[in-house]
Amino acid sequence: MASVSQIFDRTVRKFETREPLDAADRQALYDLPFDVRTIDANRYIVREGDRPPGATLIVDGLAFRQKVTVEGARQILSVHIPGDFVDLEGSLLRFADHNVQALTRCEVAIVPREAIVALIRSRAKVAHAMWIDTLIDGSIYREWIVNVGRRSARSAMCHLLCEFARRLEAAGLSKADGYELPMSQEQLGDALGITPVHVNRVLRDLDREGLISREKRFVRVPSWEALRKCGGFNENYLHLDQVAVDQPLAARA
Amino acid sequence: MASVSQIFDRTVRKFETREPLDAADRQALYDLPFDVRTIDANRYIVREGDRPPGATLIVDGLAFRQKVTVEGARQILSVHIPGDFVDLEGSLLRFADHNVQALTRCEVAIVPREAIVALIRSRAKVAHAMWIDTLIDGSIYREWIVNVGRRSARSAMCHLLCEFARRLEAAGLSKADGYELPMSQEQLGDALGITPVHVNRVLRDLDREGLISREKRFVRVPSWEALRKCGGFNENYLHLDQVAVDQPLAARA
DNA sequence: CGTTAGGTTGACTTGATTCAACAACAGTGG
DNA sequence: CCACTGTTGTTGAATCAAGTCAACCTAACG
Repeated sequence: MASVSQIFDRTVRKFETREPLDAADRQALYDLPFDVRTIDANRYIVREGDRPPGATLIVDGLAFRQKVTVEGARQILSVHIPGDFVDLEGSLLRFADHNVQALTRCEVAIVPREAIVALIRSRAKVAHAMWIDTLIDGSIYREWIVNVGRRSARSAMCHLLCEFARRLEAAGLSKADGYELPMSQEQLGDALGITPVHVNRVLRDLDREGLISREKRFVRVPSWEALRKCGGFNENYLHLDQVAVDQPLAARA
Repeated sequence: MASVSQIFDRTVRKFETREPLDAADRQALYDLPFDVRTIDANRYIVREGDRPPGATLIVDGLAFRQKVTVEGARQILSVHIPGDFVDLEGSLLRFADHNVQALTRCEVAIVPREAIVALIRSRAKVAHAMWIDTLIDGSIYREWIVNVGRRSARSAMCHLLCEFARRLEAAGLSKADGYELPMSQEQLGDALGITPVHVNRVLRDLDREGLISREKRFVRVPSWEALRKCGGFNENYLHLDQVAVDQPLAARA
């Protein structure tokens, strides 16, 4: 359970890597009104078609975006970690075009739409940092299109495992030799556009060949290099080192 | 060949549907310095890893984003029409994480990065409109993930045909009963994550069953309703009616 | 005219799905 | 404490959608 003062810590830290903020910007973020809520795993945070009353910030736990076809097949679109706003779309667009669900039990802070809109109107740097964030989200979506469109199930799985590892590591949530995979095989299938049965077989094969070794959902990776190669993983698209482009790099040291 | 004064017309019009601009905002857009260039079909506009010298605006013709896996398979990520900036990423992020290619012969206007950055810093409403635009791009990427991940080739093709139709129509570039499909079957395959041979068979079957009828690349659609149903197409994700959310709708009439 | 890019079709192969059974495990309640 | 229930994971056998390979056709173009 995060204390009240820590609610926006991760978000502020993330935004500062996008755009240098001044004290007033930081304060505006910390001054945002919010309502903390705990959401059980698998419960919906946002539903397609809804106009959510505010923007939801993940404080603790993981969430994912998802869309269901008319035939009933679910496709997971992205996974989000603490510090991420999961439905800015809801405050800036007319309605949500997809669903957001809690992946694990989540603690979220709901910020009223008016407060988000006011923040954006008054603090240009914060708005800019948020914009950069949506650009990076877009970049990750593009890579996922490649993953489901052009990689074999095996290769796509390795790519996904690399992405999670890298993002969890950047957020300080993983060990060096592996990590607790927070998804069921069915959810992995929905992220990769394959069936859960096939997920199982792919993981089994990767395990047999020594690319990973599993204990329950903990995935140990003997050679990141080998996994990276199998997935054709290049982390550039995550833009983990993103800093504002019109500031000299030296000024940020 | 668009005349100089028309270069930014489509962009201004599009942005105004995102956020009400005032005269100074419009003027700032029209005052942007630019360099017009003609680019042959298939030539690269932006290359992955590059830091482009400016943002590229499509004035005439079509372009597409694309990424190539280590195995050499190409995945098309999006298609862009006149009025779209195709590489804002290049001005706001550190480097391009994907390629942009001309789909048809294109006329583009290249706006120096410094001018784009200055525009964003000085005209908050323009920046906001651009941000909304990247949110909508994100929404389209999400739908494409669903398309390649969870729809059959047949259904994905119908969906893509509906999307093009709707976007071309919204931009005033198509007839009611069909349109000139601007892509080769190989490119369609790269957009759907399937082989060109399979594209051919899917199109043949759709034609035989009367869902479409083809003359060269012109696609006639006897029943949009039927095509829509086959693709599970719901245009919400295009956010074609997007207007600023903190403005009363009546104020825009 | 030859050359090239795009489109078309058939025969065969394969990666992934489907269906079905069962094992492991957590939570629940008697 | 154990039976009951639901969820997740595992495996085999049969099937299918899409890929591969290869031939050939057509139109555009220098």
